[in-house]
Amino acid sequence: MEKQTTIKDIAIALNISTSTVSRALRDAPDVKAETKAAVKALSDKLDYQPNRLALSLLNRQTNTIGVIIPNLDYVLATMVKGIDEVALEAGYTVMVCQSDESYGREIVNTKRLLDSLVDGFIVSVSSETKIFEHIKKIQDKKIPLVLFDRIVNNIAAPKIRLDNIDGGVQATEHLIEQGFKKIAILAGPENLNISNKRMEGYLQTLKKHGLRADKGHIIHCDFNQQYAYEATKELLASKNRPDAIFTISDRMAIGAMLAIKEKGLSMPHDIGLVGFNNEPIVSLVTPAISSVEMYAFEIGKATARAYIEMMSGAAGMSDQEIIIKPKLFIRTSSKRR
Amino acid sequence: MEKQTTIKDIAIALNISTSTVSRALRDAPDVKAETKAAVKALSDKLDYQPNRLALSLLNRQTNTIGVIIPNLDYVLATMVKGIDEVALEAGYTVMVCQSDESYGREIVNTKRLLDSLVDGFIVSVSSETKIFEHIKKIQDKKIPLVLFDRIVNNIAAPKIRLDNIDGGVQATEHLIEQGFKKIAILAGPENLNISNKRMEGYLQTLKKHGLRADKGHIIHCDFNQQYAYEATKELLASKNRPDAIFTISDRMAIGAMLAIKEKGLSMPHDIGLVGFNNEPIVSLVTPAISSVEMYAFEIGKATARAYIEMMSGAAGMSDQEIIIKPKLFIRTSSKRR
DNA sequence: ATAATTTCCGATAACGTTACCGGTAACGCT
DNA sequence: AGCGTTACCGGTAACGTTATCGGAAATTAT
Repeated sequence: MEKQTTIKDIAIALNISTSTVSRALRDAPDVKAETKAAVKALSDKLDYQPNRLALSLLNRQTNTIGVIIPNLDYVLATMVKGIDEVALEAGYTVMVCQSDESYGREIVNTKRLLDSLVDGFIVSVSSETKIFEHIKKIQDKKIPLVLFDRIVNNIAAPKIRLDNIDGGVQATEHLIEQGFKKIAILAGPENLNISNKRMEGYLQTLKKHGLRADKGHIIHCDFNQQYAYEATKELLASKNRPDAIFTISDRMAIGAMLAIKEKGLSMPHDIGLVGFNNEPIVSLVTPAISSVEMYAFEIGKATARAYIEMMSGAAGMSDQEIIIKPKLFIRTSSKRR
Repeated sequence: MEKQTTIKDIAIALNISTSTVSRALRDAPDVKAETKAAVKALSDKLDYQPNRLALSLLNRQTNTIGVIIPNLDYVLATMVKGIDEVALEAGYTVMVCQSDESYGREIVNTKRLLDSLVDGFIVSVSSETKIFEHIKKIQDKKIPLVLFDRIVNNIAAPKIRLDNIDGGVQATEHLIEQGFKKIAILAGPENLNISNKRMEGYLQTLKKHGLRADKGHIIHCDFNQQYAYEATKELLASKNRPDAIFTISDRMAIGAMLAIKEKGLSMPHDIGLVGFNNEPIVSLVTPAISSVEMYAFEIGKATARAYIEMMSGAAGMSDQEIIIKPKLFIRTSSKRR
């Protein structure tokens, strides 16, 4: 860490004041062309870079966005990519912190980013988070906040998310249309908003078609493959065995698939399967699994755009909600007709 | 962005100087216990957080690490997770920038992070990068630098990487042992170090067993599924069709698999296949694909540890090279015996 | 009682930058 | 000649913090 060239170095070398150097570099009108030229020449030669820390301290803004996400799985990594792309373009730097689906680490991350490092937040809460004081604290400090994907309902902030209900509807409509009658759902943790909404779409659609969900066909399990595998094994062993399963993530769909195969059942003949996220993997397994595309990259970009708009002081942003429509991709695992 | 509580606010409220407040907060010995208590009580009440910008400006360090990676695919996301975990523990904040495999964006990212935002770099270069001036510039400024995974050979810095040659050896030995004779390789871009090393292991092993690689069996293609798919189609259509394929990434293995299936060939009977990375997906496709595990999480953690060690001024770090041993996981795609 | 030490605290400068105010010199105008 | 105007530049303060120095008051030692 060598000492950086500063404005002062240039000033001394040229025997002028730092004020003048500063003005010259910013092309202020009240500097002689000659002086400007000299300053610019020297600053190029010395490879002068303005010190962003000093600027940030002065302006009270860092041009840095704090992004807090639960993990870096396919969907979130894609969203982050979208955020990154738009933010970089607009001159912001992004700081990504993973909470690792842990409430405690989410708080630590928030604290860390809070102490004057970022001038705004983009947050997707962890599945473990049930208390939102740390998020509210951000707003108490009047720091801009945008929520995306895993949003929190009773917080007034711009929210960018998938139409999760519609995703549930599309998946369930499709399964019913294909002739499945006893459709189970593998949902996530009970407090996870996105999971509940997808389930809401599922329940709505069943009701619409005069079907009723068996209590034992609604399963909450942890958001991963292993739990889904075990839950499916139980489902398949139960008295009232479902003839289709809708999982609210593709990882869970994979888990379900493994359990189904192990049991020697065939898809879609014995049992139908629809996942969520449309990760590349689902079209590569056998049978290929139908899945709901959630346009993660688009959500990421929209999120960053909302953030930028908010920063530029656009009014009426606080309760704006941008909702992306999902789209079901139908594959072998659920296609009977 | 409300005005933060500062040390000055506390000083005025308590009618003491900022110096004393500063000392009290840091538990300096030369402050009356009484005063300390008062300061701490008030600082808690006002939710005082020291301004890291001011501190950084003063100490010339930000406790922030700039991480530059080519993308956020499974392997790199896992590595970043490892870096994150160790760095956070040690009190560092991590700034991740994706170059998106673009030389231009890598330079932009470097510049951005350089202007006093980070006090060190952890870099994995993009596959497009052939000129390393921007990396050397980091070192010219005497800023600590650690390279990982996709390292650059002629730069003196701590390097953490897989033993890529050994990975190539393990894969090739295995294929030969299983009776495959005409083993092709799908490598990455020609200037990509990790690709070349894996290929070197492949070539070494062929030679050791008295086999020769057909010129047409060494294919450089872009680091993704689609190219691998097309390259494999050509391979399979060629006069001297290989009886096994070793790909230097799992994405490429998947591409190869699709082409093989499309051609109606069976694995491992007609053709063997071994991938690299051991991503979860390879055990889920049919047939499950053998793959070389590279312990990405471990590499990430080791990288962060090397960084921390370097920052603490440990001598002789500049040319240290930490090499992680890979391990082949054998699955259906290559197991004939 | 005086000197010496300790205890506690405040003032100042510094990190790098810019906004603001003010000042000098040169020029043009009457 | 005297005035105002313009062009150009420097000084200072400020952002929030801490290190350093020095000094007053209180305590201890002689």
